[in-house]
Amino acid sequence: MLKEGPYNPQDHEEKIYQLWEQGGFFTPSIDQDKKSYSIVLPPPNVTGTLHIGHALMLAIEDILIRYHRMQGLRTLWLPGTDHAAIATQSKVEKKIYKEEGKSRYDLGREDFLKRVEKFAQESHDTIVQQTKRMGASLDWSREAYTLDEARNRAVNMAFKTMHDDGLIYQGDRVINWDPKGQTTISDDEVVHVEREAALYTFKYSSDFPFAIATTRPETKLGDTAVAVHPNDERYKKFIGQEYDLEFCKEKLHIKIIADESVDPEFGTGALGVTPAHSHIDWEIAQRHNLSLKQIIDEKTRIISVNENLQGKKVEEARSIIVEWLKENNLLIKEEPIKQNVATAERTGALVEPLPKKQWFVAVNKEFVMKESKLKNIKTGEKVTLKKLMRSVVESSEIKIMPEQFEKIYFHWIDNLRDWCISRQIWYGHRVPVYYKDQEICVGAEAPVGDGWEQDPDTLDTWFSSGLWTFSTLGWPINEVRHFHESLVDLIIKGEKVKTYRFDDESYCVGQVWQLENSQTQEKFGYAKITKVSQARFGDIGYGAEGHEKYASQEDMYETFKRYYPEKEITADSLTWIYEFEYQQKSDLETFHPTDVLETGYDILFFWVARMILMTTYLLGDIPFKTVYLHGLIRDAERQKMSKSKDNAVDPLSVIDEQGADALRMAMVFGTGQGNDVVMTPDKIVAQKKFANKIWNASKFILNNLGQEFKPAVVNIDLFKNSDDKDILEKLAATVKQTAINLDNFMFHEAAQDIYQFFWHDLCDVYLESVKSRLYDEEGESQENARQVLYHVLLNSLKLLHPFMPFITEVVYQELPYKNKQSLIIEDWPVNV
RNA sequence: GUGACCAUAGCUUAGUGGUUAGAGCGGCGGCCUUACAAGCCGGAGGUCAGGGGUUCGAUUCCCCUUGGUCACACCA
Repeated sequence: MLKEGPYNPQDHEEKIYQLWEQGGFFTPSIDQDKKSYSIVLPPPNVTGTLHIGHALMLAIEDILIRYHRMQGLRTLWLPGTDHAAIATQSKVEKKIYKEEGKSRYDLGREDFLKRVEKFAQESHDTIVQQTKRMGASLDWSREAYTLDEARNRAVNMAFKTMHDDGLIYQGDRVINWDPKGQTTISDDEVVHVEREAALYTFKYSSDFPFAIATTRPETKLGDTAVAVHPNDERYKKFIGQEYDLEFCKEKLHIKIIADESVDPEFGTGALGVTPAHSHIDWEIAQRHNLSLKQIIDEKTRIISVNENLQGKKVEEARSIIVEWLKENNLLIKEEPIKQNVATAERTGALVEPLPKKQWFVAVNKEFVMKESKLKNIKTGEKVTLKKLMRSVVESSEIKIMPEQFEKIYFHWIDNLRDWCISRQIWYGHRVPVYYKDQEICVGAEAPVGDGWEQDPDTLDTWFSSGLWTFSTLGWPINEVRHFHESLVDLIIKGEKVKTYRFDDESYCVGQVWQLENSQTQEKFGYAKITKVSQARFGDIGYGAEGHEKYASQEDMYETFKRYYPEKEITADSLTWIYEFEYQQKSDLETFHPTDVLETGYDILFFWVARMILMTTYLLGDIPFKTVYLHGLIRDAERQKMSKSKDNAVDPLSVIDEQGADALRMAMVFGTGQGNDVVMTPDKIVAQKKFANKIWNASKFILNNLGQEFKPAVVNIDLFKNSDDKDILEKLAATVKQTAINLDNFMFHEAAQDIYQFFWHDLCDVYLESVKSRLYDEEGESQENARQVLYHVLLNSLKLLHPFMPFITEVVYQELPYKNKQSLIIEDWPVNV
C-alpha cells in the first residue's frame, strides 16, 4: 500500500538504493551472448564534494545506463575518482598553510603525500556517498582511482611504450612555469586574462641606433637579439649588425635579425628577443640560432650582475628599470595598452615562461602503427599522434555531439604543440624513469642494482586520465603460464618480464591475467584479482576483515601484533593471498570500446582529446563511439554556477529537500542537446510536483484495481471504448517516440513527452473519464478500465524509470503482479 | 585577429520547409469534484531580433545588419 499524503522522497530513496545494490543489479551479468553497453564515469576530482555539474553528468549517464539495462544489454557503468594532481595538491597545501602555517617543503615529500592521501580518501568517501544519493546505478565492484596501483601499472606501461616509440622525449625548452604551484603546466592549462598594462618604448642605451617597445622591461636583461620585419625599410640597413652594450649594468650582446613574425605596425616595429622568457622569442631564437640567457628564476626573481636587481621580484625589477631608463633619458614613451596575460588555470598565478628540461609527448612525430583496428589507419602505416586523433573523428568512428564541437576539436588539433607531461608537484604518478650517473632507464620498476634514483617529477593528471576507458578494464593484461603453480612467468607482449611468486606484493586489485593451459597451450580465459584481503605469517593463518580493496602491509602487521603479541614477526614475513574472479572474456574485450563518453564541453581538449590520443595509439582502437557533451549549469541570471560566485546550488540539499528524482528531471527538462542548463528553484519544484502526481495517480490506480485483479494481455484491438483506445494509442505513440528520442540523446524531448502523456493524457483526461466506470459500473466495462489503467501505469513507470528511478521503483514494488524482482531490470516496453 | 554558436510568450526555453508555433514557471478568472489545492477547469499572452533572397509556401534554408555567448590565437 502506498502511504496516504504527498510523496516524501526521504522515506524511500535510501531504501530503494539499497534494494538495487543488494540485488546486484548494477553489476552486469556474465551472459556472454548479450550485447554489451558501457560507459565509464568521468571521474570526479577528489578535491572535496560533488557540485551541480556532477549531478547533471550523473543524471544524463544514469538515464542512458538504465535505458540500455532495461533493454536487456550487458550494461556496465564504471565508477571512479580522479586524483587531479595539481588541483588536489594545491587544495591540501592551502589547507595546511592556513591551519598550521606550514608549506609542503616543511613537511617533506613523504609526510606531505600522506596528508594529501588522507584528504583524497575523505573526499572520495564523500563523493561516493553523494553519487549514490543521485541514484546512480554504477557498478561499485569495479571502482577505480586514477592513482591506484592498477592505474599506475597502466601509466607506466603507456609511458614506456611511448618512450620506446620515441613519442615521449626529454626536451630543453621554454615551458609555462606556474610560480605559485612551483610547477610546469601544459599549454591547455594556461588561461589568458585581459588586463591593463603599460607599453614602454625605449632604447637599450644611447649608442644603440633605434628604440624597441615592450610591456616587460625587466626581461630585456635577457635579450640576445632585436628582430625586425625583413621588408621594413627603416631597419633594413641594420640587419646582421651586432652590438655590445650595457643595459642596467647588464652586458648585452644584441644581434639584429630579420624575421617574418615581426609586425612592423606594432610598437616601433622592432622586437627585443628574449629567448629564455617568451615562447615566441624562443621560437625565433631557434630559427636564428640565438643563444639563451635566463634572467628570471623559478621564484620569479631576477638573476643579474646588477646588485640593485639581483634577487628582486619581476614587478619590482620592472619599476627599477623604468626609473633607470628615465634617469638616463632612454625612455621615449609610456602608453597604456590592453594586454592578454597568461595565468595558470589552477592557481591563478601569472605564468612565467622559463627554460627547463621536461618530458614531452611528440604529437607530430612519425611512428609505425603497430596494430590498428581503425578504419583509415593500416597496421604498419606511418602515422603521427595528430593524424590518429584526426582520423577517428573524420571517419565518424567517433561521433561528437553536438556536432559543432567536431570543428572545435579539429581546430584544436591543428594548433596543438608537443604536450609537456612532467610536473614538479608531488601528488601524482611518478615519472617512471631512473637515473644513475649518466645512465637513464625507463621502465615500470626500478632497474636492478644500487644507486638508481627515480625522476622526482610526476605526470600531468591528464596523462593517467587519458587511459581511463581501458585502464579501468584491466589493461594491460598479463599473459601467464602454469597458472596453477606458485611460480608464474609474467609475459607481456611475448617477452618474459619477470617471474612472480604468489607472495609478491606487486599484485593489485584489478590486475588481469590471461589463463593458459600448460599442457595444451590453449588460452582459456582470464583471472582478475578481486581481493588482496588476507595475509599469513608462517604457519598461522590470518584473515583480515573489512579490507575489501587492499590490506596494507602495515595494517596487517599491526593487527597481527595485537592478536599474537607473543610471536616474533616482522612485516617482511607476511604472505599475501589473492582472490581471483574467473572470466571467459576480459572486461577489456567485453566492454571496450565503450559506447558513450558523456562529459562537459569544457574538458573536450583536456580529457576527451587525450583519451582519443592514448587509446588510438596504445590499443589501435577508439575509446568510445559517441562523445556527448553537456553544457554548463547557470542560474536564473544566466551566470555560470560556481563556488566563487556563491550562486551554486548544492545538489545534496536539493536532494534532501525535493528528492533526487525531481533534481534529475529538472536538469533534463527543457534543456536542448548540449545547451547550458538553467537551474532555478521553480524548475525543481515543478518536477517535485510531478513526482507527487505520479504518486497520487499510482495510488488511485492501485486502490481501484479491486481485490481479484489479475493483469491480462492488453491489446488495443480488444477494446471498443474510445477512451480506452485513445489512451492506449497515446501510450503506444509515447513508447515509440521515447525510444527514438533516447537513442538520439534527446533527453529533454523524451522527458517532456512522458510528462505530457502521464500528467495530461493519463491523469487529466483518462483517469477522470474512467472514474464513473470504476465506481459505478461492474462487469466488462469496469474490468477493461482496470486492465487499461494497470497496463498504462506499468508502462509509464518503465518509461519514467531512467529519469525518476526512485519513485517509479517505489510504486513498482507495490504492484500486485511483478514480472521482475525490481523495475531496474524490467523489460523496456516495445510495441505496447 | 580567426572561427563557432545563439536570438521564439513577462521569465526559462522546446520544435519545425506545410493546417492554429508547444511546454514549465509567472499572471488572470473560476472551482476544496471521494488520487492529488504540491490539484482541476478556462482565458490571456508570440510580427519566432531586423532586413533581403531561394521557394507555391520560410520561424525553419542562404546572405547582410544588430545584439549576445563561447573557443582558439595573440601585440613583444
